Amino acid sequence: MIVLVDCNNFYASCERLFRPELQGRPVVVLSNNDGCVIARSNEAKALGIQMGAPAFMMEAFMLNHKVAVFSSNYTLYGSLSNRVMNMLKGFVQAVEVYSIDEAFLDVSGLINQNMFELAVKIREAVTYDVGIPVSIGIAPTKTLAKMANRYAKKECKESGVYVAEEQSQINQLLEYTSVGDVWGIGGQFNKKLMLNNVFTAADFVKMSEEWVRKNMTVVGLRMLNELKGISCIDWDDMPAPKKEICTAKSFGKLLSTKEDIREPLANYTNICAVKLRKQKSCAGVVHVFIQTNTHRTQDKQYFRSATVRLEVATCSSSELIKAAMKGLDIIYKPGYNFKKIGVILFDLIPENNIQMGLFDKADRERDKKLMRTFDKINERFGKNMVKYAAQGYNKQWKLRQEKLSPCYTTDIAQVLIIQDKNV
DNA sequence: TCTGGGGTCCTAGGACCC
DNA sequence: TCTGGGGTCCTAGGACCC
Repeated sequence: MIVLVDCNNFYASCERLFRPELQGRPVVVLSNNDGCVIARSNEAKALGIQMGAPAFMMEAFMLNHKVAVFSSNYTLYGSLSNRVMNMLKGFVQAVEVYSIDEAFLDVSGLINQNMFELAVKIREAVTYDVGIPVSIGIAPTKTLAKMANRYAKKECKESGVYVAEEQSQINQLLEYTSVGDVWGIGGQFNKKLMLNNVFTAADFVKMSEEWVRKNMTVVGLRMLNELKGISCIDWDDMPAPKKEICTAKSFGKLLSTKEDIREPLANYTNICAVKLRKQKSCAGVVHVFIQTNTHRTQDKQYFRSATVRLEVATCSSSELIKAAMKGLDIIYKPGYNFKKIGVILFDLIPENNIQMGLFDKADRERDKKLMRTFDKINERFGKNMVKYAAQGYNKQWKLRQEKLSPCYTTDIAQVLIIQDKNV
C-alpha cells in the first residue's frame, strides 16, 4: 500500500499560520510579480476565485470580500515544508518528497497496522506540531493513492483520510473521479478521451491496451495499469541530480535595451550556477531565451532562443554568465518591449567527471576555490552579499512583491514577537 | 500598469555510421 | 513494383506535473 500525504491549500495555510486572525477568512497567494492567483483557502474557493485568475482583474472583488492577499514567499513555504516532511519521516521507514506540499510514504514494513488509524495519527500530529492541515489517501499504487487523497479532501472532511484497500473501494474511486482529474491526464488527453466517450476513470480502465498505447503512448499505458492496481511508477526517495536547471522570470516592468536586460540575465544565470554547484555538477550547454509580453496585442511580438556550447563543462558563475551574454548577443533585437528572459543549463555532468579541453587555459582549481568561497559567504550572510559586477545594482527588472509576508521562520529579524499587554 | 516558474518524460525526425 | 537496412545520437516539440 502507498500513502500520499498532501497539505491542504499549502501556501494559503502557511500564510495563515502566522496570522491567526485570518482563520475562517478567504486568503489567496499570488504568483511571482503578483501576477495571478496560485493558492486559495477554502473560503476563497467558495467565493469562486479561480486558480490562475489574473490578480489585477480581481482587485475590486477581493477588496469587497475582504480577501487577504499575499505575494508568494517561497522561503517561508520551503521552511514549513521541511517541518512537515521531517514529521512524516518519524512515522515510516521511507518518505518520498514528491513536491513542496506532498509526500509518498512507504508503509511496507508496517504489517498488521490499521492504515486508517495510522493516517489519522499522522494527520493529528502534523496539524498539532506544525499547524498545517493535511489530507491522506491510501491505495495500492501511486496513481490510486493520489485519487484517494483527492477523495479524502473533498468527501471525508471530518477525518481527512480515505483508504482504498478492497476492490470495491477502488471501484468507488474510479466511478467518482473524472478522467481529467486522474494524475497524468491533462487537457489534451482529456479532450481526446472525451471524444471517445471516456468520462470517468472507470470508463478509462475499460479501454483496450492497444487503443491506449496508440493514442497516449507508453505514458498512457502506465496510467492504465496503475489504475488497475499494478504498480508502474517506481519508488524514488533518493532523487537523482537534475538533468537541467532553469531560471526564467518576468521582469517587474518591460525592458528594451540590451544594457537593461544584461542585468537580470546575469542574475538568473548566477541563480542557476548556485543550484548547479549545490548538486555538484557542471554544465556543458547554456541556453538563453527572450520574449515579449504576449498579452500586449498592441506590441510587436518576438521570441528567440540560442544555445551556447562550452568547450569545457563548468560550474563557474563567471564562465556561465559570459556564455549567457554570448547567447543574448545572438538573440537580442532592438525595438521590442521585452517581458521575460530565461537561462537553461543543459548537459549536466558530475563535477569530478569533466573532460578537459586540449587548449583549455582556465585555472580550474583557482575557480573552484573562488566559487566555494563565494557560495559560503552568500550562504552565511544572505543572498547576493557578494556578486558579479554584471549582476548590477539597477534592479529595474525586480519582481513586484507588494504583499510579501515576513520570513517568520528563517530570518531572526523577522521572527514574530509576542507581547504581553499587561507589561 | 498588471496574466507564474521549474521541472520530467516521451516521440518524431534528421544526420550519420557501417 | 521497385529505390538497403538497422542502429545511435541529437534536437525540437508536445504533454504533463506541482
